[in-house]
Amino acid sequence: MLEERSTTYDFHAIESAWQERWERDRIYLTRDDDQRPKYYVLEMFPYPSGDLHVGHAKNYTFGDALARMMRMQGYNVLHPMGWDAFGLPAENAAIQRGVDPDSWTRSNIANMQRQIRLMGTGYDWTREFATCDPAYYKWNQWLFLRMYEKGLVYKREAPVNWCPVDQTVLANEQVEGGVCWRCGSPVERRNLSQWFLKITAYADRLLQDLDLLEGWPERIKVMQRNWIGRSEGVTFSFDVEGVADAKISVFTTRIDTLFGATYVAIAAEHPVVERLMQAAPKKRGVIEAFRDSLKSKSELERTSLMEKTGVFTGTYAINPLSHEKIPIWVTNYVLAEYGTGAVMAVPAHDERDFDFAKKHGLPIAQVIVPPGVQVDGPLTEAYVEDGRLIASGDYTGMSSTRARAALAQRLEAMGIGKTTVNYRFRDWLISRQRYWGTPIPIIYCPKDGEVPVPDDQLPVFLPANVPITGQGSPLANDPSFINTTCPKCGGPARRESDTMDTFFDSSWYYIRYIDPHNERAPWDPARVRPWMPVDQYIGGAEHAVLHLLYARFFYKFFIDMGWCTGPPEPFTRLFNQGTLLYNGEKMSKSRGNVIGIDDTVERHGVDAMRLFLLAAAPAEDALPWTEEGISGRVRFLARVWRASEPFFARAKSVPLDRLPQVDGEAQRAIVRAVHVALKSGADETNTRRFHFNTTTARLDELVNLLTAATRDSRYWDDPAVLYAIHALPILLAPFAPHMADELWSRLGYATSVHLERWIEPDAAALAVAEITLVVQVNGKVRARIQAEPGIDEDRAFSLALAEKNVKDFVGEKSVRMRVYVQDKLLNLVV
RNA sequence: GGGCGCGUGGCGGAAUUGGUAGACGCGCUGGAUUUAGGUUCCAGUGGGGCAACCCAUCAGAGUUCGAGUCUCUGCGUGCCCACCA
Repeated sequence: MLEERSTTYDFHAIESAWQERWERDRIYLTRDDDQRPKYYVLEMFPYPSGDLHVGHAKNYTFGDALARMMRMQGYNVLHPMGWDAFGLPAENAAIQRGVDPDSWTRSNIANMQRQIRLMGTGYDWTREFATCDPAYYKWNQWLFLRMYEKGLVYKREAPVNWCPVDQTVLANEQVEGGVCWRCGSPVERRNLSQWFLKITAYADRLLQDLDLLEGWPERIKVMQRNWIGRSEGVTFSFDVEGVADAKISVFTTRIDTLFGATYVAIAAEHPVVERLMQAAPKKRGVIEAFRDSLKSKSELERTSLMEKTGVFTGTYAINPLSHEKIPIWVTNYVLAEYGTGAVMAVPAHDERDFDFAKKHGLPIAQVIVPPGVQVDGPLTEAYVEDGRLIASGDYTGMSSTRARAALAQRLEAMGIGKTTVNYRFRDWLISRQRYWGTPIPIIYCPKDGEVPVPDDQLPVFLPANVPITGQGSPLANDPSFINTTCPKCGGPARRESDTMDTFFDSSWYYIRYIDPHNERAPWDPARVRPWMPVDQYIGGAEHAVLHLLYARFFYKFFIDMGWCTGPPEPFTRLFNQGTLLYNGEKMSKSRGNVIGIDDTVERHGVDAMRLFLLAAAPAEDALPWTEEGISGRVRFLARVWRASEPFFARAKSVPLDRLPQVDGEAQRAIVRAVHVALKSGADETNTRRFHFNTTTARLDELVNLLTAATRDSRYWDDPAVLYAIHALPILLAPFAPHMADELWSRLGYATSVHLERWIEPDAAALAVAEITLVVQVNGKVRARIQAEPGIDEDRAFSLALAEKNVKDFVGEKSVRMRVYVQDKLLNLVV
């Protein structure tokens, strides 16, 4: 008997009504005094750049579904949101369009906040903050000063990365392939006096503690390891022939190749070059010309596609063990910033040295041979593996491993070398010659020098109404900001005009959410203790060596200060979102292929958008956006509505904490489908796999069953159907929260479905009356037999042999072996 | 060049511990309902064959009673680092 349906699912009305009601009833507020176990889930906070597109929606939807799922699993969930609000785009808008960075940022925040709410996300907005709030950046300054006191902040003149377009220096982590990470222009190298954070002091802990991070993608850990780039070796020095006061210190991981060193290569910027030119003045001209030719090239040109070139200095180093005289060359391929800026060049056993030696006619002396191999003529390429030493004086015959230990000891005993550890990464340069950031709280006094701003004078406010022209640092050009008095002597002094890298702001924001309104400290350790670390952090892989490394560094500092306690890592698990693709490319504003959230919600509704983003693929995978795909989810929601509708007017209480009394296989199948879906959601959550695409597939199966059943009004009082219809809003709650609450309320429940618990999957409901036993002959499926669960092997065997197809394939042959997997499979080997 | 992943229908994907390959959705085909359909519902949809069956998870080999899953080789593809001594 088919019934006319009277209403349709009006998602516009329903979605906005529920969002208002959740807001009014404050159902997503998180309290500290909650007895349930805590769960802190956090998405990397966004930069307020303007409009959100559905690519952003993918991230927030996933985090929201995960948070809702954990809440329904009985956790006290902390799920906050805020704004990484300092940064260049605001300032560029000021330069280009004359708008005030603060108002530009605030209006973007307002719009993005509206859009994030529009997605039906369940954040605790009472904890919201923006890093450009003085109430927040005051604590940036305070943390900076504590680091300053501990010697973790220092100012130093060094060759640094300068972006000529953004008119500021950059950290090494912000130079990607020789170009600026923001604007893509080639980065230049300049010698400037800048503020650094001593992240290298934490190198070993940052490296070692990666092993604790079992819940992090291996790929991210590998990237961090490579970035930190620890290598063990020996640092020793060469004497320079005839120049008693010039020693050239080199670092090598292959001291076993020492007897094969045929020249010394040094960076053009190396300070010893000046001394060498004095010793061999005839060479000054060519060396200076060479150095200048490098200076005029950008970092990009210097590091990529560049041939190895160099000039002989006219001076010689003395090999400390063989006492051989080897030429010293200035080259373009030795980096001034790594190691000592000079290397012992061993062409036979290093590819770069081999290339260089070939090109410049330098000798190639083989001193390592593969184990069990005799020297058989000159090398055609560098042999870089370990082996056995030859032509190495007392060390000939040793293995590389033994020789490394022996030579290190020898050089140490001679007082010219020692075992050292080198890191590839550098201290973190945090000065920025820009306006829209946290002012660095330092004052320069002609009498007292560098003076930190006292705590009681914090924050150093970022002044408003400063002209921003793109020419020079805006703060440096603002006399009312720059001119101040010395906190020590009271005399006239100048403020530091640089602001902090915004990655400083994002290195501790996850703690501030726990105690967001604290005016006396960045946070109260007692309040933070129960919440940290973040249980699940969610964000893109692009921050692998930026934010994620910096935040780990800060957290270790906090632990050392006693401000945080417990495990040494801030993010227990890390989930990398996959990108959203459109027309085969990553959806992004810069590519101009974005689909807006407002438009999508207007046309299809929030729940349909959310379901599509969750159902189409696992969250870590890249996902192509399709209009057809979202239409499919609109149809799904319409089916849910149609199946549930007959029950709205007939609301009756259905206990969900126990299974309904049902008979008949069709009824049991419906109850089973409910519990299969419940189990899928619970499993994905409990294993922290969060592949909700499989859970939504189970919901499709359930709704397909219900669609068929509820078309016939005779089933409207069926206990299995009633049970399923009442369980459905709970199943939908994490994924389609508006539909879920609307159904729940129409079924007669007064409180929000989002305050309900996920129903525990029930083994009895999941049990099947009959199993399908697969019968294989020699590993190929030949029959499927229906049998009672728990069937024993002998009985399965006799049933199998009764199957015609099995008989045909066994034939005259005898069964040599049987493999039986309980309730699943029987394999007969003949 | 080095490191780390990944290759399953027309498409997104499922198969969590080696045990029915292709769940679920999209698309497509046919049918029903409708004045109409860009609605809804039903059925079909990896390839071959009339059929019994055979073939099929990038290609090839191996381990195993049994391989999408484990091992090796090759190919393709993606990401990260790219002179780090």
